[in-house]
Amino acid sequence: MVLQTINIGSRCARCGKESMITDNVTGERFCGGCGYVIIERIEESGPERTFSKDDIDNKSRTGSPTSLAMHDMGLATIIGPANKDSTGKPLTAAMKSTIERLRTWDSRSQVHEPVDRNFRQAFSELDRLKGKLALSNVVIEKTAYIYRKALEKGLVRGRSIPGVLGAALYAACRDGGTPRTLNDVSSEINVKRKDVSRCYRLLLKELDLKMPVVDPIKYMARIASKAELTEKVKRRALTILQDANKMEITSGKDPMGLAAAALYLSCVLCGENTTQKVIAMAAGVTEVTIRNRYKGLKESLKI
DNA sequence: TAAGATAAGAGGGACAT
DNA sequence: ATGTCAGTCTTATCTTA
Repeated sequence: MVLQTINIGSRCARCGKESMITDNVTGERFCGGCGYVIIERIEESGPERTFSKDDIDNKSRTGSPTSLAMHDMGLATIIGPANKDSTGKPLTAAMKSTIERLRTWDSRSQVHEPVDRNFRQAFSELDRLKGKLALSNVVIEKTAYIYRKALEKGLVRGRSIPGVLGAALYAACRDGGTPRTLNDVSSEINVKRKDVSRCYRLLLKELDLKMPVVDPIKYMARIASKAELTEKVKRRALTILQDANKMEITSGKDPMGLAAAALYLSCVLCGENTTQKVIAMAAGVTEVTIRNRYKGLKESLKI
């Protein structure tokens, strides 16, 4: 799934935050702060806006879908976002405004109300998490996107909101290469890791998301700074990980464990006196895991 | 005290039934 | 849909240097 957002930062009509997001697939606009969904595409810009030709032509402002041919995975709103008729011709101005009124009604109809409430709850929690986990806006927006899709598919029903939200957040982190573990997320929202994990897998399956495997190197800096390791050790560990990657002994292993073991091995090679325990604590894995990976690395790399 | 070894148990993926 | 199996990680405990 393509998570492409543009025109971030315009003001939400409901909560006032500058966090409107455009979904390039469906062309919908919604608020990353409170979840408010807007289907209009011109009026939303605020009362001070004038309708010059530039504004209408400027695709980056109106959030025109980049690919109308892209299938929507059954998630499109009842009234589609493209201002074109069935033959692909643009609608007349009169028709356009009519359709847009209908879309507005569509988004306000009763069907959306519980969804709406769910959103507010989820997004206020998300706002709290943002600060706690030091997350970027991009990650938050992706989370909002994923969560909204999950909600539309009815995946939240029967599951806890924080659980699914946490899963969406974790997915967003994975997707954006932000090194946050399932443990980080689950401990912050007070949901068992197991549950978040289950929701996460569900999201991957149901929303057809493709997540890259986290590069252990991403975790290295974090562990190294927590355990106060030297620059030299870090560099050495980096080459170890790269070599390990080439030998294909990294698949299926916990990236965090691998990164921790590489750092430990590097410490030993560099003659630094760092215990397994310190690194294990910093990495959030057990000493045993480090030992196992450490052994594997040593054998495979003939050190 | 740090590191290594061993064992039991949980959770999930692959695969067959 | 359900059960089994191999592999991974965690926790706990004991031994070794």
